[in-house]
Amino acid sequence: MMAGSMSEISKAYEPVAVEERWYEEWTKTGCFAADPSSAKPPFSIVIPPPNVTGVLTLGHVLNNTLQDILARRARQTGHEVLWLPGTDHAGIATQTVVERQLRKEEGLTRRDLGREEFLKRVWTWKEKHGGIIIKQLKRLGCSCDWERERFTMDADYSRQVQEAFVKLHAQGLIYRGKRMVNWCPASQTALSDEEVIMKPAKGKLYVMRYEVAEEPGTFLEIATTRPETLMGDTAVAVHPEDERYRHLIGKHAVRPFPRAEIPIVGDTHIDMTFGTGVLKVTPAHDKADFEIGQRHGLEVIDVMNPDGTLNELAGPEFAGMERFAAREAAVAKLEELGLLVRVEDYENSVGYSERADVPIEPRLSEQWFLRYPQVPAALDAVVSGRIRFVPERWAKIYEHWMTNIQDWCISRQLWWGHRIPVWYRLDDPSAVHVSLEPPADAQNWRQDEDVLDTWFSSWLWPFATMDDATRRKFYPTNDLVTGPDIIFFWVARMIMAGLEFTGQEPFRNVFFTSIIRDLKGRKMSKSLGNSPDPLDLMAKYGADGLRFGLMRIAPHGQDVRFDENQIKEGRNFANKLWNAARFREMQGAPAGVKPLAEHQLSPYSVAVLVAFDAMHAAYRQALADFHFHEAAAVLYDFFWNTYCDWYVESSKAGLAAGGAAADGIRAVMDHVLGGYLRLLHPFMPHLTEELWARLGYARGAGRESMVLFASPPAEDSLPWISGEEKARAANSVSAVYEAVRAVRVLRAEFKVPSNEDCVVHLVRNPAFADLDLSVFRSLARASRVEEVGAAGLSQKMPHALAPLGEVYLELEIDVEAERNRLQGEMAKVETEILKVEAKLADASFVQGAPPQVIETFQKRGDEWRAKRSKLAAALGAL
RNA sequence: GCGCGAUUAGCUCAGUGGUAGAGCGCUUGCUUCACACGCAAGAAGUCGCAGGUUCGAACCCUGCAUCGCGCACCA
Repeated sequence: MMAGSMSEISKAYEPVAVEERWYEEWTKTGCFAADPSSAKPPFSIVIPPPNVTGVLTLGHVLNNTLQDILARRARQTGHEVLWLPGTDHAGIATQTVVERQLRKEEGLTRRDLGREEFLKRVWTWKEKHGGIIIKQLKRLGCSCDWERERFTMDADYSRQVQEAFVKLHAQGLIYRGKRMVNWCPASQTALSDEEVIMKPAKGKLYVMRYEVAEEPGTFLEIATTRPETLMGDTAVAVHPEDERYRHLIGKHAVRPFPRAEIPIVGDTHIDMTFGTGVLKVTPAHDKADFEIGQRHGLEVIDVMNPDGTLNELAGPEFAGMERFAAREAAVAKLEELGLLVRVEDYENSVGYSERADVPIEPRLSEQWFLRYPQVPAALDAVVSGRIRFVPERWAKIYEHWMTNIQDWCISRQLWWGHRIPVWYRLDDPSAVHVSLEPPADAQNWRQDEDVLDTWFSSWLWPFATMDDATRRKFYPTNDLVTGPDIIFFWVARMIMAGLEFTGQEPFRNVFFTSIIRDLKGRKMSKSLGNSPDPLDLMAKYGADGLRFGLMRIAPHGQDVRFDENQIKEGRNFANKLWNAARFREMQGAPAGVKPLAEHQLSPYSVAVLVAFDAMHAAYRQALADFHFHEAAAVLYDFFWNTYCDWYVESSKAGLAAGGAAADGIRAVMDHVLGGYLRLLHPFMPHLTEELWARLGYARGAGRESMVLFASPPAEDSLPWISGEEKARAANSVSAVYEAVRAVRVLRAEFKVPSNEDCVVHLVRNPAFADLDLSVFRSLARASRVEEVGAAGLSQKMPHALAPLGEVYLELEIDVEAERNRLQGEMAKVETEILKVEAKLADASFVQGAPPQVIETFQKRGDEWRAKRSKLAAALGAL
């Protein structure tokens, strides 16, 4: 389908309408649907499910563009592709959003509503606002099979989550216990270790003193960062071999408030060199202290409420006080009692809740824990390379984590999530029923109030999203694309779950994306306001422009510095392609069905096809290595530079002349454009589909006519032409292009404006005696080219040397200016000659370097000397 | 504290031992019949620092500095 009239096509590409139109066409015709009964080899990716509360960020754009590239490329290479989309219920995040809305609009808390009613509200919210991000992914062009969209709280999915729980419980891997956990006072739930972020904090180290009960007047100096917990102290510990204190072990110290005598114990955990070497032991509020407490059978006094305020055990004056206010109050009281020795500035790290961004509180509570299954096998899968991490270095981080793995606290004191399938008998809480179904006499039982960590559902994602037929075809999946920030949260756990529940590793390759930062290197965040809205960017530059721009700046394995200018370049590139296609359209219908081999091909045509093949090879390699930005770079370079700037420009004369030569050029352009659109399609899907149709490559109807399903071009565009002949063509072409460049430099230097023609004289190098010069003339914007023997030249014309020969502009010049210019050139040449000669005169170089290197230097020297003699001749003639 | 990565032009990044590269930005010229979201030319770099290996180092080795990430944290 060749567009009839060119004037209808706008000069600048306007992406938005085109993108919407093609996306609709693809989805309407079921292009993204995965067929489990297909005979084609499978290729599958599961999307990292975004939070159902989420909105599209640049991170999502990067991540999903990469997945889309993989999926689209796989479709073109003949695979049956499943890209499975969905969203995550995101327990804390979603519950918080709905609670906030409830408080704002109705002044109610979730407890006011009650569990059942509150959950109804969350579902309502989810139906109404959830999944905005899905629409946004569609805008980006993601080729997911949307019919298969899953949600981690779908009935079927939820059942599999509970099955996993029941199974692991039956194996004894899930257990319940009272343990020290990370408690978030804001969300009022336990968290896993991974949900705690260590942040450096500038705090104070308070040094106080406790009197030794048995030796009145003797005081122990104790350093602490958390004086507000001293009411929970149940011992003071020193190192058993510490000469300063060992005699005190077994005696007692006086805790000032609430006043009590607490034992002095010896424990090897104490670092004698830190602070005063004396530690106050608060088993209820510190993990290490808890362990010391266990070893010495100490009392555990929890002085805090779940919300982070102090309770009555802290004493009446502190009860109800917020923990940081209590810190100041405790310090004030110590001072009043004369027990505060000094306060020092102190830097350490404090754990923060990832979601709520408040300091977490170590807290003793009854929780469910998982002893991870399949740890050795999951470790081996990555270490052995059966699962390939890209970039590789993440494998080390994974290995380190897997070898230091701790049990996972999987229960959360939330309402939104998968409720733990455990019931306790009312009259005998030690009777426990763990099952998918409630007990028969349900009225006598009470279900566990807690829900499971969101990641306890996401770790099943690669297979729990698939029915049996789909699993048979598409599981295990091929590639996973995700951020390195969730390597432990998600990737590691999926590997273990895959091995445990399916007996297979859930994916083959894991590509870790870059983290996107702003130009100052800061992470993108809402609060900093440095996070551009991808939808705005798509409105301005098109989805394709955004995708391509981002691909070009996302280096392999490093952070991306985001710069909107780069996205603009993506749009500019789309426009370049659009206009190159317009140019081709203006040259008339395709050269017919005649194969390329039967056309008359100029050296320029051969050279551009050789370059195309080289680009294609580099592209294949780059994608095989997951070097997406490199693939984007070779695509960009070839098209803008090789094809547009040189080939198209070099072809204009031939096209204007018409005839067989013009037919050949059109055939070559059709070959290159057709191949190029196919290779670019995964990166810029909408525009390539549009041009594929416009330029008439779409043969037939429906899916099979689309570039979406078009096979990649042949690896060798010119199999009937020998390597030698190709090299000869490339050589001639570069000789001409070099000469063109020389003319352009002279023109610029002698201020011949681009719009002014001039006459070029050429003393041709006999090696290129057969070469037609019309292309040279046209690219050099010469009104004519005169070939002359060296004798006929005026040395007063500006000239330069090129492989094609010596080029002269027919131009009257100032002799002085020309002498200066030539002398400048000469100086450069002399420097180069000196460099090379010094090298060749260096005995150690001549003895040590391999012969071919020496040869190279000798050749280089000869070339410079030849240049020097020509320059000298020119100078002499002036 | 331990480990990993980075450091090349004003900016974003290529560059696996042999003449320092690209795009953007900048300067200059150009409305040339695909494209000013364009074309052409140019200026611009002690390749973080210090040693070492080598005939030769941006590249390999060692140390240091700075930035980032991960892990562990001594109260």
